[in-house]
Amino acid sequence: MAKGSGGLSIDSDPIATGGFFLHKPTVLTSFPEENTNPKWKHLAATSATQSMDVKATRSPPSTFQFPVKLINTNEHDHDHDHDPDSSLPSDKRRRSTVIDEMDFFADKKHDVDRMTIINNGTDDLKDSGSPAGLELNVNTALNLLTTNTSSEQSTVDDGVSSNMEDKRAKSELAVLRAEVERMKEENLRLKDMLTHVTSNYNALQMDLITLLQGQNSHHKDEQHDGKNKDDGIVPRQFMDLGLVAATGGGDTEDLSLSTSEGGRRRDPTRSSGNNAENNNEDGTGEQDKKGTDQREESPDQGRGSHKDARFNSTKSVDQTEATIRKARVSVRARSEDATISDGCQWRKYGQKMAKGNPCPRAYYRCTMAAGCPVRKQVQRCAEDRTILTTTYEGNHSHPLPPAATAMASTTSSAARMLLSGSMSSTDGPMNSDFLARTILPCSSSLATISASSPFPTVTLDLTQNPSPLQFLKQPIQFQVPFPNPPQNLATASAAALLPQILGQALHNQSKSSGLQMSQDMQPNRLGHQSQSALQQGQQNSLADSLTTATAAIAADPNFTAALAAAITSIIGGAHQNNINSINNVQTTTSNNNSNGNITTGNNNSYGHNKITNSSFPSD
DNA sequence: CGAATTTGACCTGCGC
DNA sequence: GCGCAGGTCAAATTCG
Repeated sequence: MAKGSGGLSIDSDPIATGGFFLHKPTVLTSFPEENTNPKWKHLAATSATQSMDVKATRSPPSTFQFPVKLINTNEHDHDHDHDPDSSLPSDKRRRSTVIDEMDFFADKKHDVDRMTIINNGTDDLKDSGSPAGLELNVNTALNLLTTNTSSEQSTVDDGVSSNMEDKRAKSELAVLRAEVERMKEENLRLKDMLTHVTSNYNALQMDLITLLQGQNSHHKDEQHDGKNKDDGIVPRQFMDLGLVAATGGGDTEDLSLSTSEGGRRRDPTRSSGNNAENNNEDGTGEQDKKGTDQREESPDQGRGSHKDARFNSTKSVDQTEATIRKARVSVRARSEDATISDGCQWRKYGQKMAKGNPCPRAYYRCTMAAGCPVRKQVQRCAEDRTILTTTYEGNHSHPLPPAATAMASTTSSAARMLLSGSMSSTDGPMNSDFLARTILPCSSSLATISASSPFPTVTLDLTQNPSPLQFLKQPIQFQVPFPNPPQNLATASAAALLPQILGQALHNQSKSSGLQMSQDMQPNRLGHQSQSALQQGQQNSLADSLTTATAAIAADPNFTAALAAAITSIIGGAHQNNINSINNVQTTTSNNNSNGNITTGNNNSYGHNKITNSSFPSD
């Protein structure tokens, strides 16, 4: 086993007990083999292998589904004689129909279905007295009575139809046509809703960025302010690894440093050293050469601006900034492996025994780019050593693979909420319950805010199986017309919304609960929110549903890592143009397993976006 | 031999 | 000032 592969280097270490939970079950069998990184190739193979083990114990749904029942072709599963895929196992046939169902925005889908159900349509019509029956049989009726193909006519028109039957059929047809029209309208409405949700989220995100930038620039001199105005908005995004990467280095990196490293009150010299390290594009080598001298000089250099800011700023702003700097996002997940999968490459630089926990704490540094300030701490839970707690800190200063942006987006959303909450709660302690509910509204147990820890920390608990997971076990459908392509694949669309909906939910709930970003938010920044408020009701309903599903996904670490990776690759392509150029990403649930692994056909230019991690043990 | 991990030493902030 | 704990460094070690 190569150490370089991030193996279980701590053989006697409780952290490194082998195995895997969160990051390995992912199977991306359709990824192009363009990845030249031997580690990732190896890991892809390992993932495929280990996913088989997971399958035996866990069976997440193979589709991410949305509770809108428009067409239920499953009613006809029993009709094997007319099922073109009748030779397939029943589950595969079901998935085949599921794909048709998910594409309920397609205009001509009936043409496919009608051929498979034409012969049993009459019986269904007879039994379809209830509205539910209408829904269930909508295709049948349409197929039976509205089609003009010779083949269908020959099948239906057997020469024994009575006038009574014709009249009844016509009546049914009228009803069903009305129902179809209604559903078309509903589809359009859902499209609009989703468009609003997405655009509103983006707008709110920009609002927050603008706000943060404004607050940040409040501590900077006029020259920097002018620069930022000229250059446009420079996002200051907490743990939003991908987004930060999207904005490039430069100012963003400085901001990230000021938030995560430079301002750490307890470790000014280290952070200053990191500043020097990160400000030098040379990476760690330069800083290593300077050694102690660098540390001695750095306090003035690294802390100067913040020191001045403290003296020149109001108390509230100071507290806010301090909170921003120290915010962390922890992810608790069951893993027998040393680390969880976040898509990044990490190098272990230290290990320490922490008080109160017999398990050592491991320190990792992102090595995907020289000078990347992002670090993480990994420690097993003392009570349950199958639980791994990973704490992220800092912003990546480089583009990330889709697998990494997944975790980044998730933690980003949590961090944003923490940020938002802390900014508005400077007069009092944070309401941890509220924030927990906000981050994962369907289950407050999934997210907690630690007010006692030295740093404000959002903990996303993926170790519990909340009730919403039951939600995914139901054979319901999901398709969302994502405003940005690709949007045709249900799972991809749903998955792509995971971080966004999470973020949207954060904002929605924060607003509805009176948790405002800042009292001095400028009116023009609220423009999007005012507009969005008009659609709040609709959006909330949809957002709630999606957020529930999001939480359910997040509750299953196996599924989360796999799905979120594919997901965020789409988001990255849609919203983070300068991160990855992702085209024609196709993410579908695997038809060959039921363990939640995803099969992804990916033609994008980011050929190595297999879910992997250099910290994976090579076994 | 290069890359990554290991691990003891070191630094810093905080509480007493 | 001292001790503790958290965090980091860097030489030594390991491994393919």
